Amino acid sequence: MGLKKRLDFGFNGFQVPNIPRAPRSARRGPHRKSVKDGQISAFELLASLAGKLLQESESSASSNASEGNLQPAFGIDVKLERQDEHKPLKEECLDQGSSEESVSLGLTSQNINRKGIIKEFPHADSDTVLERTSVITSSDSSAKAGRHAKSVICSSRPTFQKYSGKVEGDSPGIVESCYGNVATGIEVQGDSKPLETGSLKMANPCSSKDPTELHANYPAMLNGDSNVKLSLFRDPIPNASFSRHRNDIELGSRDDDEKFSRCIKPSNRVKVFRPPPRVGGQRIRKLPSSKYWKATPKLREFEHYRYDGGVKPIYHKRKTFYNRERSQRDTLYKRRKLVDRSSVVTSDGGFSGESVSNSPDNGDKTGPAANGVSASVIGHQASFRSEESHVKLKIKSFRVPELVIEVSETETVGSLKRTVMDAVNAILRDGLSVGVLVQGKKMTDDYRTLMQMGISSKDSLDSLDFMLEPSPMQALPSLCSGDPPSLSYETSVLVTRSPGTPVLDSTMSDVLSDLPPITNSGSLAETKHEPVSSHIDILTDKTMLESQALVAIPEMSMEPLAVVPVSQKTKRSELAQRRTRRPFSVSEVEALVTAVEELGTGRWRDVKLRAFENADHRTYVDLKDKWKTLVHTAKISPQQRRGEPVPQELLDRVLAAHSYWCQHQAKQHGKHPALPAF
DNA sequence: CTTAGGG
DNA sequence: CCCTAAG
Repeated sequence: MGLKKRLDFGFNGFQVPNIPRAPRSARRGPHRKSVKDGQISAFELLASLAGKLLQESESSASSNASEGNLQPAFGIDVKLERQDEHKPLKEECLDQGSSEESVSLGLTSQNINRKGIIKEFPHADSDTVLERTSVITSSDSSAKAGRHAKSVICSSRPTFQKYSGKVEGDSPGIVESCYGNVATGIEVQGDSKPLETGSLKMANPCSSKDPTELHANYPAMLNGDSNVKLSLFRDPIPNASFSRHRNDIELGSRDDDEKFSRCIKPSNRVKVFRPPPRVGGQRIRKLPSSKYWKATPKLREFEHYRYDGGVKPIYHKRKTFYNRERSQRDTLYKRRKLVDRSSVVTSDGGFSGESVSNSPDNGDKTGPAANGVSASVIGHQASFRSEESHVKLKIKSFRVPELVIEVSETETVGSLKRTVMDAVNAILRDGLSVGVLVQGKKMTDDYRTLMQMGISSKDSLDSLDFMLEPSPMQALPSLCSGDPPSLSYETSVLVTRSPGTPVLDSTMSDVLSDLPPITNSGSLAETKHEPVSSHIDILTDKTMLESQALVAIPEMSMEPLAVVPVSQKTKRSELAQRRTRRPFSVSEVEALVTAVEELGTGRWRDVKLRAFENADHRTYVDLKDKWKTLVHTAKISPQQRRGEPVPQELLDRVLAAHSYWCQHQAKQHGKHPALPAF
């Protein structure tokens, strides 16, 4: 009734044509596949480097971890061997001695420039600590899909061996991977000038590969050109207490959306999630030539009300809408899958590692090796300047935990490298926090000063360890109060471990999305596609004071940080990460109602296009669901309604439209769809 | 990919 | 919101 009336008044009987839709088959295109290849991975570089190093230092004393001082900051000991067919993989992992050949290699960030070109070989100076890792290749005839070669990378250190991770799958291999160099260095100094002495960087220009291997992909980590930096800063503070130190750990990517998408997208889809090109704020899209489109000339002229306030011609675009969101979600999905297949995990769910005390010669002094990648603190480097009460220490390296990788025997060396690289990236990017250990005991009191902890003397420094551990804050979304910004997943957010401390987001997207329509409609989308400056290391003093352990959440943090830790803690956030709830605003409801009045209840995609095109976080399913609830809401008494009250007027329209379209649905897609009454 | 519905 | 069967 009400609807009828509207029809009479609205646009003089302007009718929405009964738009025929192209047959699904016509809308569906074959899935193209593409292989984008040719990019060098860091590991390829490592490999080549390894070769040279092998030659150079083969004769030199067999490098031992304990002799790490002679090693580069980042290095792995690569061992290859043919595994006995029946020999359990685990054993292999533990059986370091059975290696037939080994290659030591190491890199520091200085060795390789961003383009992956080796600039200089690491010197065996006393500044570096070697991390040993072994790679064991074996064949496993019991593998389901034929023979598999297993490459196990694990630390040669005993403590490492309790952790095992694995990348497996029938067709493992990294579709797209990144290359990069990894080097870490953390230094805390008493200088009055904040000093960044080390950084862990990862440059991952992604390179896609075998299309069939997408599951071995680690979307989260595959930000092209990502940067991971670990650094500790210190502010000039008179009384030199650690609590005042500014510790920044930055793990993030600086990608723009394009790069990001390029990296995370499984390569069996050519689609590139690039923001639709725009002109004058409008995305440009080729109009399909289907009848569907041709049948809507009028509508094209028609300007529709959008919840976002934008008045724009409709039916100007189509599939691009969900791309961004989809890509994000796909990523999540893929990663879930990945995890489900036990891709790369550490057995204890942590970034297993060993905590090495700075005492160069006591390997047994390892503390809580079970909890994370640990850092080596170089004792002699840690000097204590008593007069200034400053504690100076240098973390030479963080150990890469054990990784177990399984790939097909037919896998290329390159893909193996990428697999490994991805595994490493996964660990490094997966949200880490730093733990401080004193004599093997984890220090959880972030407020106490070093002096109070009695770790200001050189002796005590010897027992000071750092370790990387899975971030307890991986459920980033929950940190974003209220309505998390739609951008947060591409934003680097620094948070502290202390509950209640401020969370700083580098974008104002949330604000934007809730701004009045006009601001929102065009600009938001635009904004979103800008390379978000993700390296925000703004931390309030308060934050600093409250925590020393900062967790850097990379762009993907909105999504579960998958792949590596499969511990209980992280698992939940990884697997279930629901989309953030975004209650519909009244304006959105109005837009929805209007659109449905026009289009009916069976064309949610069109509704989406018409009224929520710029609301990337609203999928047509969302709209459908919302309509469902609206109908329900309209039927119940106002007292039973919850949430932001929807104007009765709108609910009336909902009811009217609902009944109207229900009727017409019965009549085979009503011939003259209703019209909105603006 | 879209729809339609149940969870 | 999520998940899925269907188309």
